[in-house]
Amino acid sequence: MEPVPMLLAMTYRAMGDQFHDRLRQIGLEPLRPAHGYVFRFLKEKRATTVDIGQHLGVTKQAAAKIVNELDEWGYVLREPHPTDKRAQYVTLTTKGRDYLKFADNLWSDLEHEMAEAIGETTLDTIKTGLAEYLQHVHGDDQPGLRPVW
Amino acid sequence: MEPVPMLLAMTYRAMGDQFHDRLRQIGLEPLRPAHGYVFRFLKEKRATTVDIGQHLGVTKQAAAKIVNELDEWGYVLREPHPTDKRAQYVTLTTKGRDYLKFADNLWSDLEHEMAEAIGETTLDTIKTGLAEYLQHVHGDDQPGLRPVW
DNA sequence: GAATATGGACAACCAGGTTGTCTACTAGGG
DNA sequence: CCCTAGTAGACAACCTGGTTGTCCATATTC
Repeated sequence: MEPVPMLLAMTYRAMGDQFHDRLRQIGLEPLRPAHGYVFRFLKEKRATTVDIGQHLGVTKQAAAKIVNELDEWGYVLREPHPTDKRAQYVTLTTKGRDYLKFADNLWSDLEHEMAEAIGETTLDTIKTGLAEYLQHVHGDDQPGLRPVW
Repeated sequence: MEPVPMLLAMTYRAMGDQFHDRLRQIGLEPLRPAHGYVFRFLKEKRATTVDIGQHLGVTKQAAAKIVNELDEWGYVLREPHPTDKRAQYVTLTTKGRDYLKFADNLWSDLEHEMAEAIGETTLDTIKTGLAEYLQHVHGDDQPGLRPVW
């Protein structure tokens, strides 16, 4: 059996490829994974560019580039931070929320298909198992999201 | 619960980071993941640069760069292909095999610790579950190994 | 109020891929 | 047997998506 990291990488890529293909098939502009993760992050909490970089596991400069793109494309906008005059909150526009909603449906389809392929309980074990491992390794401060290659 | 791909990416990165840290801690030069995957691939079968690229999920040119590095560092060498005068087999040197052996031990340590953290049966379910999913999605032609970010 | 730390912008750089092209060789029909 | 189409590998140009380094303005701490 392949070592665990290889299985993780291959599965990650397999799912990502499918996601990407279907998105294009439907005609929706396929953003990069990072963009999607930013959307998901922003839905949960108000965040600055620095926060985003930390969440993704990249430098703030790299995060700034991503935010700039999303801004240009109309998915997010910046608004002044209420108390800190240096900082800006990045927030989702309606377009951004719509994209996220669509992508979420697609992901849920894919996950459902995975459940059909390997069984619901197996999938559930995988999810909770990985989550538990992450909790065990990193405690509450999450590791970077980006899988360094 | 986080969506599956995020869990995969985070776990992949978490394990990779630990691997990298320990390797450095011990004083061994930490190669990139790609190099390790090449070693593991070459242990299994004789392969050309093109084969390697396919296995990694990158172009042959990218694979050639990696092979060049490994050659310069003394981990692999090229030998003429017995029947095809264009091609070359890339093979592990002793240094390469030693590195692989060492890395394999380290991986097995990490996997063992994972088993302790989440339970052996859970880990087993994860491995077979992911393998089954990959089989279901891709049949026998493997997806690229590189997790596209 | 001085020293230190932080968010964000800008610039230079770099690593690790890609595409494109070329040559030598291989393989598969007419 | 030759002609055509395909392939391994080398080389070069380029691109993307990150990095480091620096700066300014503002916050925080003592």
